[in-house]
Amino acid sequence: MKIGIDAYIDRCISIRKDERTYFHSLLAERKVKKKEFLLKAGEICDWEAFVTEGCLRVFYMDENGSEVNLMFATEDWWISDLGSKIDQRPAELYIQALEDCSILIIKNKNKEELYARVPAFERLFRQLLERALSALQHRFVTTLAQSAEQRYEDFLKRYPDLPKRIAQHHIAAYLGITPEFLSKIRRRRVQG
Amino acid sequence: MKIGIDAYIDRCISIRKDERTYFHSLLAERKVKKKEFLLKAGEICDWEAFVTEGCLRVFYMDENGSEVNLMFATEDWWISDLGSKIDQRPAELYIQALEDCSILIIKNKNKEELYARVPAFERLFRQLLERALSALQHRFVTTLAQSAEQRYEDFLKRYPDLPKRIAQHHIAAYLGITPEFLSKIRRRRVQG
DNA sequence: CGCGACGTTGATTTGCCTCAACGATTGTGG
DNA sequence: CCACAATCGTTGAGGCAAATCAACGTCGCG
Repeated sequence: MKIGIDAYIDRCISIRKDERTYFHSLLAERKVKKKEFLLKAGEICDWEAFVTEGCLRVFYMDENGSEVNLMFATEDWWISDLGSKIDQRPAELYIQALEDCSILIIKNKNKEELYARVPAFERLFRQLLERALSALQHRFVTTLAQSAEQRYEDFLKRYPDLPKRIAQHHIAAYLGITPEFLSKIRRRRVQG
Repeated sequence: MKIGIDAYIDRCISIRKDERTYFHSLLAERKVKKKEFLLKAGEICDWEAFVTEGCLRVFYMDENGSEVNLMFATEDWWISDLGSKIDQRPAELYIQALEDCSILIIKNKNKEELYARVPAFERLFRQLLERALSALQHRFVTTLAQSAEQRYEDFLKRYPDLPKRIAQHHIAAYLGITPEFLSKIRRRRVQG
């Protein structure tokens, strides 16, 4: 049997049939209904998840209750709270479904075992992390250097399909601005 | 021979003596004078460097010439432009010495060979990347959620020794604010 | 010694936020 | 299937955090 995640794996590394079977045995499928939380701040996160269907958001909430969206995860994205996962301390992030989702969950313990038994996966995730870090570095410096309007333009260019799936105010929380201000940016764009 | 980087390695993985010797053979020592650039935007970055002495900054410069400091790297930090390194495209970051520095450079080709011959290093860097990504995620969301004054407090708490080594205006560029505004924050702090 | 880089201060401006109000859309229970 | 509530996007008035611009004293370095 070949499932959705295999195409993703094959793009990066090559593994034997028995290794793939073993890998599959470590994954647990799970459905997440729209608005349901996969993780809440304060919980311990002992897993990572691969999105096969749907869309989730990873966000931070400050003491006043205002939210910042760290990322949107659609098909083929991995999600977790890394800080919580690494040191087994309370999560500082929330993960919530924006649509009905299908995900594959791998527990820490199984992932460690996977690394030991099939070292190619250590390579896969090392490369994944390099790209994720590089992308976040880019986002960080441009967020500090550019205006909200420029950031919105960049967002549309980089993720042209997301606005169809995601509410406006979530995009605002991704850009680090209020929904009201995003609305005003959008008006300026169409008018001139 | 045991050099500075070994203590760092030993904290994460255990390797044999011959593996350590081999690892050393892949490193090239280099001195970087204060204000000298190790990398400029537009160049191709085909290496990573480990700081054994001194302090450098990694920064982004936008089209208007204003700078954002992505990180300060002191003893035991790794630095590179990951985006450029991964895809061999022009760097978008600058790396510049803030003090006279000693660094150890490992070229991409050698690093790939190292991963193949001593898989423990792939584990080392995978873990390093996980921590770096988690830390930057934290910094990103708190930067968007908090005021400049709160960010400055957090910076002082997390890096109490850095202000002694680094000019004020570089800290401002790290926080994403102007030197003038950091000066005003500091006045408010001491006065009340 | 003299110059340039640095930190500070003040006046003014601006990008974005807050709060409040309003239609439009969505969703939901009866 | 409808009625109503809740959520969402928009608009405007006013406010605040931080930027900009300009001026000045100090320090370190050539």
